[in-house]
Amino acid sequence: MKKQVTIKDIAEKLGFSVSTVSRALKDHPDISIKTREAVKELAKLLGYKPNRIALNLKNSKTYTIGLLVPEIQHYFFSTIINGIEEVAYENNYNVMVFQSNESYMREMLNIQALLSNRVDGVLASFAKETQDFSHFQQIIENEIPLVFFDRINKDLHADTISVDDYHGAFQAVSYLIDKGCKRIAIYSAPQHLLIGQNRLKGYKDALEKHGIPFNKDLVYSCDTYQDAIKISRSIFKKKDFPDGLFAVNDMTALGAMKAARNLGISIPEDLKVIGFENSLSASICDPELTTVDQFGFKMGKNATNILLKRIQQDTIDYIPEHHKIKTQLIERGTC
Amino acid sequence: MKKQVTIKDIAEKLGFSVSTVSRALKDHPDISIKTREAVKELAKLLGYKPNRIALNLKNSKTYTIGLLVPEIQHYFFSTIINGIEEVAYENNYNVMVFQSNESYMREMLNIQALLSNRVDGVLASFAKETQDFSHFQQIIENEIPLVFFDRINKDLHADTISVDDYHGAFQAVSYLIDKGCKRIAIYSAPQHLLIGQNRLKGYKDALEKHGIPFNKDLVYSCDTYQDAIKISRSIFKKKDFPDGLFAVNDMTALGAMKAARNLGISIPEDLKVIGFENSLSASICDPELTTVDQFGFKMGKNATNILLKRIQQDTIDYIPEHHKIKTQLIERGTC
DNA sequence: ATATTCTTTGCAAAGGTTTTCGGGATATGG
DNA sequence: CCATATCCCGAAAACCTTTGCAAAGAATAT
Repeated sequence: MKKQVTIKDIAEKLGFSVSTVSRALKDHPDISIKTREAVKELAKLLGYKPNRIALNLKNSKTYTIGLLVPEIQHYFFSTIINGIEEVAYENNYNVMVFQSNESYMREMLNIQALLSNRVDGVLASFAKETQDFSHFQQIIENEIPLVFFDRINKDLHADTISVDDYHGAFQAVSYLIDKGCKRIAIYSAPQHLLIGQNRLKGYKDALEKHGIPFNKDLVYSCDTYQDAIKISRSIFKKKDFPDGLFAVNDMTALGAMKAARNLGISIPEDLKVIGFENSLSASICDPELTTVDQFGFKMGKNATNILLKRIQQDTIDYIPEHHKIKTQLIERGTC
Repeated sequence: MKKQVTIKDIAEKLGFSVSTVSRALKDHPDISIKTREAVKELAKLLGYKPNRIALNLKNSKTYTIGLLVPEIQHYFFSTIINGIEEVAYENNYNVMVFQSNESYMREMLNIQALLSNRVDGVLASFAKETQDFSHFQQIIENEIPLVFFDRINKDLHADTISVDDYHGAFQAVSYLIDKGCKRIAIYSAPQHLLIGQNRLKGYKDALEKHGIPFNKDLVYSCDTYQDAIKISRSIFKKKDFPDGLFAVNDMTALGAMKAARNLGISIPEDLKVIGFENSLSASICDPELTTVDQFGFKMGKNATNILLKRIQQDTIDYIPEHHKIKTQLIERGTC
């Protein structure tokens, strides 16, 4: 690797000391205009760029935030990353990405990497597998600000920002009921995730409010496209299949739609479907999917703003905030 | 920010010098077993983690690769990033992401950030706007290995890896012809991008091979969902609208399908459509989209492997390789 | 007892930058 | 001519780790 030009090179060529060059470069008043200009000119000529690593070491600050995400490829997460990168860019921060692939082991190793890279702060959304949080605790013990997004844990000293799952679910299910559904199924995330709990609660409360008894046989654990196709196929073959479906995310809803189509069930006549996410696919399919927008981009931006605030505060002595992003029902053709 | 425990702390507590501690930690044979164990024990107790930044400075090596991408959110790119992260993770490298948002200005600034962060290598896919490549030249002048993926430029001293656009286009258009299409439109990327050129060439050659005259009125510049809807609407309203469409990517194809559906044109009877990408949406829509798989994940992996090879070679003295990823036609319902 | 070798440890420099402290030179005021 | 202020600049420490070289002490050989 080629040696970069340093402040020392400039100093030697000009016969000044490194301190003078350093000061000249940053317009320190102690330096005479003549030398300042000379230094700057040579610096430009030589293509001098301050060595960020040296600065990092000196200031023990890296202007880098670590990002831990289950799967980059997932539309919702890539939207969030987009928002994160946006704010980071505006504030001259860099982002280092790690994906856990939903694996607890890998998540732990990722955190170690984050730590040894001395990132200034961490944005994290943990894996579905994760039940033990000591690795996140480690981040906190190192006094590195941590913000959870989407998949959150309020028991740690960390800010959180998540979708208002309860409200979104309540809204969605109420909408289905308004449209005349009597037997509404829910495809839900695992119950050890807050997402799963809150959505189920919203679902239940909406039913209750409208005087529909809760039926636990209509609750399915299912959160991927493939699963949705498989499960839906078996459900829709029954005589008394549901007339409404609230799905944990768009892909699941779309899987169900596909299964329904294959079985000759027409949407929205025989079955009304509502998703959660408002992904690109939701407006592409036919009929277009009614869904709940989660505003991933906004979540990414907000999360990063909170994190940067914490980094600037420079103290661990704060009370974590817990934000919720209001969802919005997008009415389209599946209801 | 809390002060991390350093080698010096351990040394002072134990009454050794820092050099001894350093050597003990890395099992240097010069150190007696007794002190080695003592050092290691205390290190563990104190939760010592080597300061990567100090190492970076000393070795002028960061174990970080810089990634420049137009849009993280785009499915194809997020697939590639997935592959990149995969290989980087396996090799203990970190990846720093930057997105240009298709802006030339931002791309330049991103490159500056990459440079000042002293990344060990760069993976890049440039913005559509980009016509001048001096900022990439700058990377090369700093003797930092550079690998272009997807959107490539063979004029620079950089390895490239891209989709075999020519072959994919040829294959796709031939397939349309086999299915009986006579008037095949192409929605193409801008012609200053190699992608645009190669696909158009594949399109032309396929026509020629089958004895169909090339008609430049069937070539449209269009590469987003919104554009596709707009352009398609005007095209499909004409009496002599095409009977086949080869689209630059899946979203464009899906936009066209949506427009066709609204105008009562049935697919694949009146119009056959083929996409390029094999995104998730392609298998969700109805009918399912026949498309050309680009194997983004594989591209990401390969690109990273090449880059790591260059980094390890530790010399700028190599002849750049130009790889092509073979595409695969995925037959589904739109043809 | 002296010379030699081996084992174990410490010193110091290097990597690039910032910053505190202080010093030399010039100018100003008396 | 002396004291003081002003203006420029340099030395050195600090951030943390690695490593070549030197040195101290012990053990062995002569």
